[in-house]
Amino acid sequence: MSQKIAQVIVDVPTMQTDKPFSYLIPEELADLIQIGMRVHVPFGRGNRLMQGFVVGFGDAKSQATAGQNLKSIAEVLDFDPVLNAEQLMLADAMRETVFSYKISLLKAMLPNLLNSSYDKILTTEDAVIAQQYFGETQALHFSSLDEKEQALMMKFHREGKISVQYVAQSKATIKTKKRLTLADDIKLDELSMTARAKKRLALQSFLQEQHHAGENAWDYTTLVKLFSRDVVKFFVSEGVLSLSEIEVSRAQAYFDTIVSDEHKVLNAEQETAYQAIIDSQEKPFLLEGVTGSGKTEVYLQVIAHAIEQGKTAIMLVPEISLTPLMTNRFIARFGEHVAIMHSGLSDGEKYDEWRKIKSGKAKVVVGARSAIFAPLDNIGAIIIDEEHETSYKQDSNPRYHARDVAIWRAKYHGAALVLGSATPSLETRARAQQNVYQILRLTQRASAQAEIPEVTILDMRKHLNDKSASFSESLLDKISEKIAKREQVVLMLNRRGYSSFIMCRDCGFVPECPNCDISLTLHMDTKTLNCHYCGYTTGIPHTCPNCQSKKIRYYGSGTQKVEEELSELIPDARILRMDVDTTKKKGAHERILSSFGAGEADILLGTQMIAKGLDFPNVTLVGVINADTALNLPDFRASERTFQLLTQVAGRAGRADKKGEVLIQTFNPDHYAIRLAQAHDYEGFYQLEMAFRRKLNYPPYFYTVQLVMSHQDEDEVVKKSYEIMSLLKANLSDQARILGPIPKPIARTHNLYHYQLLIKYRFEDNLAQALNQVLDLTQVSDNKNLRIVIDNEPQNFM
DNA sequence: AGCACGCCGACT
DNA sequence: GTCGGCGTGCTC
Repeated sequence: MSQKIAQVIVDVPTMQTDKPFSYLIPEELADLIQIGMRVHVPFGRGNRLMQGFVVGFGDAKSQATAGQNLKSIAEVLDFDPVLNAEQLMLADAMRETVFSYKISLLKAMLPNLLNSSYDKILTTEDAVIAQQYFGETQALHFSSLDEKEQALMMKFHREGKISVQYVAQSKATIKTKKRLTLADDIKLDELSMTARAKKRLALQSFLQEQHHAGENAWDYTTLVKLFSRDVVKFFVSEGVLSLSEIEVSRAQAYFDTIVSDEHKVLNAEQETAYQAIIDSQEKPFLLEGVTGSGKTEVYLQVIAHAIEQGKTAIMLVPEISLTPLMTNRFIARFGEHVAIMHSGLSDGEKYDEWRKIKSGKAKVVVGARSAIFAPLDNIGAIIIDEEHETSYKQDSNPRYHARDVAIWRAKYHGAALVLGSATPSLETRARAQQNVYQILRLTQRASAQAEIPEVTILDMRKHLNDKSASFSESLLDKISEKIAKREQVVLMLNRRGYSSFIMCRDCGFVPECPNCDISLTLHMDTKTLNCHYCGYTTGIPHTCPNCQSKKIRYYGSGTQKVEEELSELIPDARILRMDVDTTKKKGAHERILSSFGAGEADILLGTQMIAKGLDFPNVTLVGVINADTALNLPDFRASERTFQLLTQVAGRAGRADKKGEVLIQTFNPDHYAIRLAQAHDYEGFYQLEMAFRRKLNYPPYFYTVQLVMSHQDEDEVVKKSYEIMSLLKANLSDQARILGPIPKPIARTHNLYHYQLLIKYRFEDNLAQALNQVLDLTQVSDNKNLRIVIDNEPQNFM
């Protein structure tokens, strides 16, 4: 008789184990086991228990397993599959483009709590050891021991003095609360108590009163607090009340305070966009709308339409935009059909939101990147707001881009996909040009009075201020003027590119790489300027190559320093600082914003995070302290990022009836990214930047793949990097360009040296195969300590 | 990853 | 001679 076997992907992320393993299904589990469930299986020589996912079935007669001694599944962890057929197919599809192990992809789709934790339980027959190390207890948990004890126990184990039992435990728990229901109201009235039992009598009359008012169930903890545990227990033991546990969701508090909200009337442009989106799901839409043009209202109505059709929807927003202000709009419109996936939630809360989605209770999922995996059925709409944000690409394994997953899922479900932005990524905008996406435009601000703010560029070379390195006189005067009028100011400090480049203070010249048109990065350790793309290296000049001035400065400045400077220059200004340091604590972000909104400060000083979606009617001045820093990063997207950021922050000024002003301080007043942001000219920027990308063979004209090699020994990693480059060259066509190998901007971390290669290509049939060969290299014993990361379409080069 | 097997140096 | 160091290879 042939027994059924299961194909299991085990929780060991390595190349050699990246395939299904076959396990016998014990008789008693045969009926309940399904594809997509989690199991515990014995793995390896030690038969240690390991979590795995069932991805298929087969039978023991098949060729692959014939004559093998198969092990059996130890335990099934789920009553229902945690992964559905769509997710398993999606994982297969993602493996083609995301160079990651299948187990990592599957785990990325589930809340953390569904990953088992592993431990070993030690027991002993040896009386001496028992007395000395075990004390009162029968068994020890290996993980609770310190390193020395662990080593000692392993020694005892080798000597056969203690036995080891492997355990794997699912961490998922369902939060419950105790509830009391009235079991017998006649008994309640007849309950006999002496007059001395005051508390019992009090509870009796309380219950009678409530019962007459129509109440039949009470929260256990509340009653215990009101009376006492013993009194409540007495009623339970008498059979008057019965105790039960009901499930509660950990993340429901936010529904209490929200006032519900109705559709707003769409203007003509919004209406056209909305109709186009609900009419056809043939291709994705790019919704290009200026700040304040009412993209969100279009999203809300598209989602409402999907729900009316009995479908569901996913709304992705960047992590930093996922504020209560933002999510409340969705809750106000869709009530408790909304699930919020937020990094601020605890693992338990995330698990509860996931279960709410899985059970079908949630129809709309609002969340950051990973919410794209939400296990919704029958999706009618997927929306990605601020589509250009790089945070949609995960920068650790598995390195997937939420936009790509969205495209796949929208196709699978026949759902409408909307990519929205005021400043679309060049990749997306170019696809719209190619008619892969359909472009929809919103050109007017939704509220008629809100005018587009006037943007002034301050040339810092002419506005050098003796009193301050960060502020020009013009900006300081403007700030004082606004404060005097009791209006508010937002100041943005661009912290990207901290201290990593040099610039001439007289002419604004920044040295660039002769091969790559990218600014050189300052390396203080080697006293050189390096190009992070092609590896070009030169010394630090003592005089400016452009104007021969000696005023060469190293650049970089922190918010804290700027805040100190500002409070010295304008002593009576009340300043709120918002950056990574002041927003570390949970809720700090909201606290700062609501305090500023309440007028408790005159100036909000912050980093990039203040550029996103704030809407304060009293803000009439936005100042950008250093527009340049991001421009000088060794990244071909530097101009694009700068343009996007400036456009976004400029949108923060003058959101209501007061006209807004924007002041941008820069040493590169003629740079096109700054000029075109000033003119609010996205299309102009797109055309110009595309020309550069074409000339230099960068995306969207070329695709990119980055390889990062890491090793403890620098000579070794250089040697291996060149070997890998030759391997790639041999396998790819002449059209592919390979840049590098060069050291990463941060060349050594965790005691490892990192080198990178960048492949630019248009059509390479052999690319995947060549990259797999590179991965195979890590399996050769000679390369034991070499780590290789393959990043398809990298977004960041730091 | 993590465990067993196995082949070499420093101790009884 | 043997204990235990960690390099090598495998896990249904």
